[in-house]
Amino acid sequence: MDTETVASVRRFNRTVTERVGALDESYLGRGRPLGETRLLWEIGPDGVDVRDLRRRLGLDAGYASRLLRSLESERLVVVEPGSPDRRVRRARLTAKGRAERGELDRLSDGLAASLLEPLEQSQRARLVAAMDEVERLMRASLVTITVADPADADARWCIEQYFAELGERFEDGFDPAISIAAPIDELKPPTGLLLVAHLRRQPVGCGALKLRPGRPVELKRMWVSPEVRGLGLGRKLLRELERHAAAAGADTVRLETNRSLTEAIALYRTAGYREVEAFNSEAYAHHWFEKRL
Amino acid sequence: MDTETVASVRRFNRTVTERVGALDESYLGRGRPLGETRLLWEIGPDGVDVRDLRRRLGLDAGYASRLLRSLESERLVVVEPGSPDRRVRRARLTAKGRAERGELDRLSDGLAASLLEPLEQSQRARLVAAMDEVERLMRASLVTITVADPADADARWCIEQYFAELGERFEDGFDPAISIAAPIDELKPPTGLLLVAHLRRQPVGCGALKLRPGRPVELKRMWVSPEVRGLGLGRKLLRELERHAAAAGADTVRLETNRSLTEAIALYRTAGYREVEAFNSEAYAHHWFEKRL
DNA sequence: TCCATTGTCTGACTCTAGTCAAAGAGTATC
DNA sequence: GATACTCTTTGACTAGAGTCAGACAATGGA
Repeated sequence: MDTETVASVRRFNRTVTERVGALDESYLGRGRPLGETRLLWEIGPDGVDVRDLRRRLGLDAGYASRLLRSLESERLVVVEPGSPDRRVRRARLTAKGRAERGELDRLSDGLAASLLEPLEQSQRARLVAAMDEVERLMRASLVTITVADPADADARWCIEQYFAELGERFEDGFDPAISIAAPIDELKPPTGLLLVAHLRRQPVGCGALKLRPGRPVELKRMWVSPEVRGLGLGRKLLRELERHAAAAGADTVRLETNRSLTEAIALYRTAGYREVEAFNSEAYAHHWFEKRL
Repeated sequence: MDTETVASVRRFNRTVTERVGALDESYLGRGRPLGETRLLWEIGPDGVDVRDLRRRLGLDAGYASRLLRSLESERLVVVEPGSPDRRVRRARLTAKGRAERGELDRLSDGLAASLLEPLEQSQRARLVAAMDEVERLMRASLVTITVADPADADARWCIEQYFAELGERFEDGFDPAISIAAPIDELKPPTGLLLVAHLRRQPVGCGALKLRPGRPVELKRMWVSPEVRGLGLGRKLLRELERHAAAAGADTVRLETNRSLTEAIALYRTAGYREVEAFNSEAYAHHWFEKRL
């Protein structure tokens, strides 16, 4: 990576942390330690299980407990045994807590506005546009791809979303019963493999392989959540899947797809897949592709 | 400011602090508290007076002293009485300190690169371009304008830069002796006023008024440092000067300028100045402008 | 029923990043 | 030479943010 590029990034980091960091830390305190504020914020209007809260913020159990006690003593939060498991406690905001959270929300808005405030109208528009671009691209680089157990909640959620989208986009809807089955529990070694992409612990995409010894690997269940489309996640997933296929000893990857999935088809073509004769009788397929690894 | 704009800024803040902040704080530690690292960095290859160091980082005297002791005990820094004033101590890096600082530099580079690393080539280019834009505009919003004593080092530096630039840009060079004098020490109340713009405590621009009771205010010494041009600082300075002129009771502002200063002329025109007959015999002037406040 | 596991709470501790006041050493000014 | 002032150091203190181990209560299986 060339020096000028790195220098740009370093300049950016410096200016932005100076400007954004300083504001955030000083103004959002509201006389309360920042840790408590973060907690108050994350509890959200509907309450959360303390366990999830801890996991989401990466807090030590003891520390989290103490922070909650402190928020409780300010009457901003109540913590009560959850159901059905009474060990997992649930934190909820009180009316006062919700009011305080609303106040924080307003403050954050004000803070954001104060970043733009010293600028001319046209400069503001340019800044916001550039911020959107930076944010999108950084978000893209925060996506992680991991091998998942198809029984995981996140994995199942992705596959549900995938089916739901097929139902919307296929001309005649989509009924999994008519499609060639790739039973979900086969998508783990040794018969298959499932990758799930996460962004900030939220699942945002998936892709799977069907592995059968001596036969080409089949690519299945490629899905990218609408909120992260256009960031190259599809291509990244595809590359990862191919890597796993090669590692499993395959020399060919195959897939079939429906003509309505135009961006997927474009992706396959630019990734080196070439269209081949139908190699199965999938009811919903119009195109069959193959790539030698 | 509309909701979508504010939401964009908030999204940006969140993603960027998560991505940049986390990296910065964890990786740049090198087993040393961050405060010490900052100090090490700021001392720089040539050493600094402890007093300046403290002022630059905004540190408490006691705290700074302790940090320096700690760096000294690691043999990264030596602090010795300065000359000529032996109260003002001077901090210098040892060879080990310079090596360590170099290491930090390399780490920062790596960190910057790691932000780009997960992206495709074309996405990288877009990210860097957007970062440059954000950085420039945020830098613009960090500029502060204050009334300065013309005897201040920063003020004198700006005016020197201004003369130097005139020397370069005027077709026949510039000799202050031939120009109508605006003796520098007149640029303070009640005979005048000098504004200096700072960016991170560095002077980056200036502008002055000559005030004479019962006569139009004269605008002088408008200069913007090349590194912040194109960010609207000139217009901002001009507005501030007009504000001060009005506050001093003036109803008219006048100025003369050289034809080679095209962007300044454009600025005056769009700011409501209209060209008038020559009202003085300034040797270097080709245009005279006036604005009623 | 017993027992390992999970989730939470508490007390005791650490480290970082400060602040504040007093005092010493040097310098400037009368 | 006395005195005021500046720069720095030192000691004593604080708050925030977090770690770690032990205790205890629910839960899930064998």
